[in-house]
Amino acid sequence: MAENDPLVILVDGSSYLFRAFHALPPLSNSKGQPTGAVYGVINMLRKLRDEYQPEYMAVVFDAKGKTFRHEMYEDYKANRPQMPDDLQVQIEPLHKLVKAMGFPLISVDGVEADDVIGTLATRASERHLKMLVSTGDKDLAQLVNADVTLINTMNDQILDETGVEEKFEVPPARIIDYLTLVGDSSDNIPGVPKVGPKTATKWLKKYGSLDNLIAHADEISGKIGDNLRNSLDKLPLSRELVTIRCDLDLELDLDDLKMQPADDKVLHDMYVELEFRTWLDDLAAAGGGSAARQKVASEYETVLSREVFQRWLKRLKAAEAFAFDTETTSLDYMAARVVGVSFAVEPGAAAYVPFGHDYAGAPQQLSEDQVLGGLKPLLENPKNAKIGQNLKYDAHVLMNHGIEMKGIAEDTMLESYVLDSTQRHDMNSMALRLLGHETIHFEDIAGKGARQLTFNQIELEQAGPYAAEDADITLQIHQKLSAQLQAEKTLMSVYRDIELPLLPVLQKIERNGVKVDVPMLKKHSKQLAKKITEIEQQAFEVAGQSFNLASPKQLQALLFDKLGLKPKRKTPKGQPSTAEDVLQEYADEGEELPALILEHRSLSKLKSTYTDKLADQVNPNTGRVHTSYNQTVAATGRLSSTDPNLQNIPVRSEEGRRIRQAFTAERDCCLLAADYSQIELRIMAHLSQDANLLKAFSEGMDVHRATAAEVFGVSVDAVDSGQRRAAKAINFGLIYGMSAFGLARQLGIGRYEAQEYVDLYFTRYPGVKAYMDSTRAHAHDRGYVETVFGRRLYLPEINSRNGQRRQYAERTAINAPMQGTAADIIKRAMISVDQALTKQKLDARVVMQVHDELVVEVAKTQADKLTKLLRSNMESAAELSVPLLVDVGRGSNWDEAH
DNA sequence: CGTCGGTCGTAC
DNA sequence: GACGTACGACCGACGT
Repeated sequence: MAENDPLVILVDGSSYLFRAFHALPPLSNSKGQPTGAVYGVINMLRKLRDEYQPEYMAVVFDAKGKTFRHEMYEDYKANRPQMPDDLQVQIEPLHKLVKAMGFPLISVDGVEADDVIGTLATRASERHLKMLVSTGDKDLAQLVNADVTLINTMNDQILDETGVEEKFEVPPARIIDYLTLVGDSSDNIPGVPKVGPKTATKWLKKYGSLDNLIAHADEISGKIGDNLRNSLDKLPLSRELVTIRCDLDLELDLDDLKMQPADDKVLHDMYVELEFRTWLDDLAAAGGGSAARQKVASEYETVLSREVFQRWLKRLKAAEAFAFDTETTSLDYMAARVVGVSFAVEPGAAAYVPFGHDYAGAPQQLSEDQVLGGLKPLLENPKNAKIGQNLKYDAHVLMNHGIEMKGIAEDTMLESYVLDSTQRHDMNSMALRLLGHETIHFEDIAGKGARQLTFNQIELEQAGPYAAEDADITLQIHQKLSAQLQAEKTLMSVYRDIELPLLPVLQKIERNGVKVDVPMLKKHSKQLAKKITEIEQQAFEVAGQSFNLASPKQLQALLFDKLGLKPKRKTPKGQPSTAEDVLQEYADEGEELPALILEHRSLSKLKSTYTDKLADQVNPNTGRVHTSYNQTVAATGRLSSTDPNLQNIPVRSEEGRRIRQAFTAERDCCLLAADYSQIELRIMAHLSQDANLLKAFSEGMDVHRATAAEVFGVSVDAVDSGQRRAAKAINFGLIYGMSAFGLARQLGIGRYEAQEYVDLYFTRYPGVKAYMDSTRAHAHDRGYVETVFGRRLYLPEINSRNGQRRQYAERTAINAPMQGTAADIIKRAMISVDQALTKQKLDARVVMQVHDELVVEVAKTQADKLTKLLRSNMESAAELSVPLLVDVGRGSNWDEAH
């Protein structure tokens, strides 16, 4: 292809629309409007445009209604089902977007997209213009010639003349003959019965063309020959139907295919509407949308004078509630310093008050004392209601300046989480979703990577609008979300009675931190390092080469290619798995290397993730680690913990428990660990009301033993350890939406044996079966499931056409009510424990939460009293049909307290 | 040199 | 693929 030839790209929009709709997961925006097919097609168009940067590129769609083929053949496309509504409604927005992107959109009444493309392709090749036809439809292969090439942009397959020959084993000129013989069931075009691709190419190779084949039809033997001869009268019609028209009388010339400038305004509005966030960012990065932003920004105020600040203080004091936000030097809440504050009292009326910006040439600002001193009474007064986004963070950083924030009235992050935990709850996402507003991104003003500025280094011209917008948008988001919560009583109570009161409790726990014995961890690290090197040396000897034991890729090469081990399992990407249980099997079979790798993995995991990292994260001022609990990431209602994650500290292995030994208490204090016993199974008993399960718990039995007795048909006393182990696996599997396959793998038994266990389980616990069935039905019906306290989890994929996704959603539906109710219960317990501790003025502080466990540091002299307090508050956190049982352990460290 | 997806492993 | 929810380390490919 000569470099200077203009390239023309024609896109078969209709074929892509169908394909994107059926091939891609059914995406929709937060209003439930389906958007997946639009996304797929636009994505493809962007890809094509960016890769080829053509001067001429147009998108062709089928027109509505009948075409000349229908006139020719009344059954044309007769067996095609009506277009699904979810697809139908995506056509209009797609057309609008295509135009806004600057692509000429072509749609001609009475003919299909194929025929338009055929005609344009023919005209182009007459002028020897190079043309790329982008389609997912194989029929267009008949258009291919020296100038016309096909590309399937969904799988990047390119069909030029040789490509067509390779794929169909006939040249482009014979594709029509080929299609005539094979027919097309989706268009209801009859071919020759029983003739598929194989026979069609065989015949065409032998006879050269369809006409010649027809002339020699007598020569074909057997039933298939009869089929051919019986079809002879139908073939001309079929041929005409599959033939793409190349001679339409179109009033189009090359200029009509020329790319037009994009309409950024329309693109912006459409991307907002459809919630295509990344493309919106692209648009913003390319300079669009800044005009709209400027207008709002001008109404924001950057406060530099005492007079103006005093006026704002009065407004805040008089306001029923105000939105509030801090700007700081760090995301680490213990280290961060506040450099400015912003607030809003009504939509659009917001201000930023900087006091710590210290870049070269920064204007004179009010002092920290003036600003924070002035605000302190307001911030500490519970009667002045504050609205914020993640106020736990603001409360922390204010505490760094000696301010104890009270009156946390609303938190938009929590409101959004309670309304729909599967959405995103960061401010940018919410602004887009709820207000259709693209906010200024932190990265836009601070930069990113190594050159990212801290907030105090950002010029006020940029920092002011950004910070004020944060407060303004928070206020506006709250107004929307609050209205949504008003309409859902139980969700409102999850927000008001659980999440919001929990916020200050979590802040206290984080601030308390937990004492960690750094010298002990360091010692442990050294020992681990030594062992790891030893194992490495051994492994290199056995392997006869050195390699990276931590690289799954190198491991695969070594184990499967060099040593010739047989893969037992595949990873999701189709590679042979080197996961723990797989290596364990090889080790059990006597393979030396896998055993060494296993030991290496577990030791280096302990070292890098726990002993090394934890020691680093101890705050030098407090000698303690201060985690962050995220209240809005786990879709089920659980908390999560980061920096460091204190919810996955090892406990199962002896080596791992030594890490727990480094979690200690201050002098004259000890740790109490209070955990709920079998809380999820108890919730299952409550939810299902299964008689057998209720009985096991109300009689205080060992539930796994009781299950074993039921499933294996022996008396409770006769259950052996293997049976109990199997029953435990079944009980756990149950909570997670078990399949027989998973259970088989867990227990190392056969599928059928596992299935027998499952079947037996359900006959012995019919209530559990019924509950699971009704939960699934509820989920399919309403699109969500609920906890005992009314927390909701939406399952958008519960009715997915994709079986795998649907089954995944079904398992979540089973698991979420149990996991979520357990989360509700411990959150309620945390709130009441906190109140009790405050009221009784005990020398005790909660230092950790690990899903079903609270760890409290307490003066030794008050440990007995606290034990009772914990047990009573935790056990009474919910009234279920079965008692809640809490075990409380005590020790000088976390390991001992278990 | 940073980002990001894939894989693995720890907890409940 | 194959039992739920998380976080994070490491590798290696990729883009700047």
